[in-house]
Amino acid sequence: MNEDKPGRTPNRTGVRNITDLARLAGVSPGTVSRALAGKSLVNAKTRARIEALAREHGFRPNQMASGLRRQKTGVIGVVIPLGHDSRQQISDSFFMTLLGHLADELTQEGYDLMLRRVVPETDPDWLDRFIGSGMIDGVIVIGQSDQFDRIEEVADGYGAMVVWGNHTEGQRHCVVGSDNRLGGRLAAERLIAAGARRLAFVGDTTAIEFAARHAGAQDVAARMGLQPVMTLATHLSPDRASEEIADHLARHGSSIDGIFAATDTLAALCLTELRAAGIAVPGRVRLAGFDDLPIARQTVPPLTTIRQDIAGGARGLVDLLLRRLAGETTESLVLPPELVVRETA
Amino acid sequence: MNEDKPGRTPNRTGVRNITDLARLAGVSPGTVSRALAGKSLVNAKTRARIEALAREHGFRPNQMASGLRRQKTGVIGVVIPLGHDSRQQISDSFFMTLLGHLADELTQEGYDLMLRRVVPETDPDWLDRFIGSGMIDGVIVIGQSDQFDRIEEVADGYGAMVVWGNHTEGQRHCVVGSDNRLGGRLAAERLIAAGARRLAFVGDTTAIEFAARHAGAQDVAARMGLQPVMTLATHLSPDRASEEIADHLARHGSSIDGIFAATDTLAALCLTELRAAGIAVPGRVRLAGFDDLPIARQTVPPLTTIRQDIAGGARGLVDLLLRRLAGETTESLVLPPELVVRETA
DNA sequence: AGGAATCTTGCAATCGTTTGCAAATTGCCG
DNA sequence: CGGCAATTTGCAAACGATTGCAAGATTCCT
Repeated sequence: MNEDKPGRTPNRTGVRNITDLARLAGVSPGTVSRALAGKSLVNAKTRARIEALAREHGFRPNQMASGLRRQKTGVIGVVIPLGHDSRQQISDSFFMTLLGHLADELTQEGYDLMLRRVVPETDPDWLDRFIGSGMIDGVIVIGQSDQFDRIEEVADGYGAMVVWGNHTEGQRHCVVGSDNRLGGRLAAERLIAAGARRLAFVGDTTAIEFAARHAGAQDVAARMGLQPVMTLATHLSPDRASEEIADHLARHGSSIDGIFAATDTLAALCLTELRAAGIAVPGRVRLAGFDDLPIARQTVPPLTTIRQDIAGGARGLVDLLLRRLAGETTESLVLPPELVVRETA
Repeated sequence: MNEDKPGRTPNRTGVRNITDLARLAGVSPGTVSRALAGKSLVNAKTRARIEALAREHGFRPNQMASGLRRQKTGVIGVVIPLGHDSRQQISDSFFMTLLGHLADELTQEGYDLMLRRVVPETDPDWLDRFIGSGMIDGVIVIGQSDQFDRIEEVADGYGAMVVWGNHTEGQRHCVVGSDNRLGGRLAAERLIAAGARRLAFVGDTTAIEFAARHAGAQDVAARMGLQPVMTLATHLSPDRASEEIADHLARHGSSIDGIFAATDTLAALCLTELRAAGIAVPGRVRLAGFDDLPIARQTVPPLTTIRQDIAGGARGLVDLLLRRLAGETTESLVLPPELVVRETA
C-alpha cells in the first residue's frame, strides 16, 4: 500500500516479477522462468541477456510462487520439542551445536532451515502442524524428549522425517543418534576402573536418551555385582540444576563414590558443587560426563566423558532425509560413542 | 506422482485443499477460507461445521499459497554472516544463546524463524538474496562482522531489517546491541583496580564489536596514563585460538599483567593456557572476559566479566522489527553492559 | 532448394488461498 | 406483509512462477 513503508521496497527499480522482466527483455514470462532456472532449453544469447537484466535490476524469482507451483519449498524444518523440561532447553549446548552443523549441511545441499521450538504439552498437534503447513519439504526432529509415541504415529503417514535421538528395537521412525546404552556402559566401566563402587546417575530419566544412558550404566553395575545405580533426578537448566545437585550431594554425597552425569553441562555443574562441598575429584568421587562439549576440556580437572560425533550426526540426519525425499526407504543410523579419558575418572 | 513415496501423504484423508473441504461442507472455497482465518463475516454455525471438518481431516491451509496471495509469509529470516572468521562461528555460544531467545520471542509473536548462515566472502550478495527471496517478511542480522558497509547499503532501500551489533554515530541501519565501548571501559577499569598496569586485548579487532571493546579499554589506559593496550590478534574458533593464545603468552606473557578477552570463551581458553604456563591468576595476571556466558561461572577461578543482556537483546530485536513491519521508523537500542566481579580480577 | 530434425519460444493452465464486489438470505420494524 | 438494513455467501480475479504442448525459427543433409 504505502510506498515508503519500511517493510516494502525489495529492490530499487520497478521489476517486481518475472513478467516485468520479460517485458524488458522482449520475451515471454515462460522464457524468463526457464532462463533463470538454468534450463537447457533457452538460447544462450537470450539467457545471457535475461541474466544481465536480472542482475542489473536485482531481481530474483519469488520463492513462494515457485514453491507453490512446484509443490516444494527448498526448506527443511528443524523442530526442537521442549518436552520433559520445557524452559530453555533450546539453549542447551549440545542441541545448539547440532543445530549449527545442521545449518551447515543443509546450506551445503541448497536447502534453507526453518527452526521451530515447540512445547508439546500446550500444543499436542505440534508435529502435524509443522508438516501440514506446506512450508517445508521435510522435517528433522531434534530430540525425542518424551514424545516418542507422538513421533511414531506421525511416521506412519509421513515419510519425510528424520529424528535425532535414541534407537529402540522395532521403532518405526527413522532415527539418527548415538548408542546411548553403550555410552552408559562405557562410562560406568570407566568409573569402576577408576575405583568407584557405588554409582549415581545425575539427570532426568524421563527423557528416553537419558534413560538409555542410565540403563547402560545399570547393565554394568549389575554385571559386576554392584549395588544399583542411584538416580539423582535433575533438571537440565543450569539455574535449577545447581541447587538440585547441591541438594543431592548433601543428602547422598557420602554414600556414593562415582557420578555419571547425563551431559557435560551437568557434569560441569557437579564439579563445581563437589568442589564447594569439599569433595575431592577424582580422589573421593569419580565423575564422567557425556557429549564431549568444548567445556569438558576446560573444567578443572578436565572431564572424562563420552564423546558423541555431533558433526557426523548432522551429516547423517541430512543425508538420510534427502534420501527419503528422493523416495528411498532408509534404516536408522546408530553412531558409536567413544570414551574420552581425562582427569575426573 | 508415486503414492507411497515417503515425501508425500501430508494427511490420511483426501482433503488436499480448501476447495475439497468446501465441497464436503457444502459451501464455497471463499467461505472456508474466511472461516479458517477467523474472520467475523461467517455465520457461527457454518464456521463451527467447517472447523470440525478441518480438524477431522487434519487439514491446514497451505502457507505458501496464503503467503503468495497475502504478500506476507509469517517468517522472519535470521542470518549469521561468517565474515572475519569464517569457520564455525555459528556455534559460538553467544550467538547460539541469542538465537535461542530469538526463537522464543518470535514464536511468541506468531512468527517462524528461518535460519541462514552465509559466508560473505564467497557470496557478496548474501543479504539481497535473502531479502529478495520473497520467503521472509523481515530479517534479523546477527553480528555485523566485517560487513558494516554492505548492511548500510541495504538498509537504505529495505526497512524491515534489524541488526545485532555495535552502534556507531550516524549509521543508517537499526541496530540493537550492548555499548561495547562502555563495556571495554568497565573491564579495563576493573583490571586496573585489581592492580594491572600493562594491559592486553585478546581477540580479533576486525570485527567491529570487538574493535569497540578494545577502544573502550584503550580510552581508560590513555586516561590513566598507562601504556597502550596491546592487541593480541586471536581467532574465535577454540582449536585455533588455543595455540594462538599459548603463542602470545610465550611471546608477551612477561610484559603484561592484565588481559581483557573479547569473549568469555576466549577468556576461558586464556585461563587454561595461563595455568599451563604456570602464570597465577589473578596473582600475576588479572583477567576479564565479556558476555557472562554460563561458562564464566564454571571456570576455576570463576571469571570476572562484562555481562550482556542477551534475553533483553533478543526482545529488543524482535520488538523493533515488528514495529518496523508495522510501518514505524525506529531508533537503535543500546543496552548497558554490566560489570560482574568474580575472582579473576 | 526442399524437407526433416532440432532448437527456441509462446500460450495458457495450474499450484491453493484470499478478498472486493455483488447477490442472496435473514432479521427487524412499523 | 412490505421494505430496508444487516448478515452471509458465492464469484472470479488476483498473487507470481512453472511447464506440457504446439507453433515458429534454425540448422542440416541430400
